[in-house]
Amino acid sequence: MTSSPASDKRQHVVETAYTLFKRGGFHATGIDRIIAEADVAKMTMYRHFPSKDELIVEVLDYRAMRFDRQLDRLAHEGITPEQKIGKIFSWHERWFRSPDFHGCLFAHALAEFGDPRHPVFKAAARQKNGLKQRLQSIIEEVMPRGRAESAAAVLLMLIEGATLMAQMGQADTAIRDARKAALSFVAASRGPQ
Amino acid sequence: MTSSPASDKRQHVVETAYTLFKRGGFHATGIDRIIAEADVAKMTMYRHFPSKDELIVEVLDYRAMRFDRQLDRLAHEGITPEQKIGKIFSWHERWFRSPDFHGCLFAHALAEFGDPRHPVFKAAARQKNGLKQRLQSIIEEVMPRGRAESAAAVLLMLIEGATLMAQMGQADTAIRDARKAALSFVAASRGPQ
DNA sequence: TAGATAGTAGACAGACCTGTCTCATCACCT
DNA sequence: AGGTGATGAGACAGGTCTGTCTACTATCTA
Repeated sequence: MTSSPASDKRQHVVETAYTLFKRGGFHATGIDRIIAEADVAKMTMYRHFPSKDELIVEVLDYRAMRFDRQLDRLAHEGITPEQKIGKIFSWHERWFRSPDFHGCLFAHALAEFGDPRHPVFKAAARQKNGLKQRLQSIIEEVMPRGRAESAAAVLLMLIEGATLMAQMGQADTAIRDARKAALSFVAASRGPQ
Repeated sequence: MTSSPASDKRQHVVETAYTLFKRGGFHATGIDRIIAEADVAKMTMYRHFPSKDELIVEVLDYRAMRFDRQLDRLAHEGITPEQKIGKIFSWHERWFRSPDFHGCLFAHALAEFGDPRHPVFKAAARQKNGLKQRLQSIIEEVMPRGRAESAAAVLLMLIEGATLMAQMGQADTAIRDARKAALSFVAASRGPQ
């Protein structure tokens, strides 16, 4: 059973598609372009993915999984919630500065597939909700659940907003201001009342 | 010179295109669909707009202008900056609840036209930067310019983030949390240090 | 050795895309 | 009445899209 080389091609298509979708958007990136860039026959792609939409879902799930693993490792580090939040913002800072940063693929997916019943929309929403849940878990260590839920929403909004501003070329100020606001908001939610 | 009916057709195309782009995205919405829905001949559209891209820019500029007018009126109201911010969040709250809310068209434009040199990208970025500028003007009444710039960025990020969460069906909690965070952040930036 | 599995190359269908062109029509103004 | 300009209806070109099909090859396995 040559399961390894088989998965290799499949994975290679996913990763190539990721790069192209990120750069050019979902609708504007055609199948032909993907298979050409991945150097793979069309039938190879269609054997692994029944349709373009399902390839997109796969790409999103793959990226979500990678990010989730990072959050997993973070969760088990023996540092304070504030430090964890700080680390997440540092990740984003580095991401924003990377050579071909083009904004958040999940946000773009929500933009291009506006129907909430569409599988692509669902996959993107899944990631965002997952991140929110992670943030909530982190700050639940220092505040009650009710307040943590609201605070997590605020953190997520700051992150999403910063990502958008970064896409408009204001990465540095955006991440700095967002981090400051996030930490001061957590501090405020932590202490009183 | 029948300038009025001529502009009518043109404006009607812009507004129809707006509705369709909002609902279905830019690439996924074809010219044929737009002219069918607007009940207008194809040549009528192409006489007014040299290309689809320029129609998109026109749609964005039109919506940006409408929003800007609203902000203009707000600027001249004799209320506190905090009340102005509160009003802007109330507008968003109502918007999020409107029957066919599909997220921010400008953010979607940034997602679909990722090239910063593309006219559509520029038009969308223009609107976001304009809004940020407006927010900054509002809070400059109660804090020095330097701090106001950062605070305006934070407010914008919260608004953008809330819009994204609203698109995922969490409109109510998103706008509530964002407003609370925004006002508490302004309060913190206003007073000390 | 025979078969299963995965991949390659490319033609192909059918739909849709943007943008152009032609010709008829209609309203308005002089 | 005649001229002018905006519009309507639709054919058309040339390209691109997704997804299917066939025929061929390589590799691993029973």
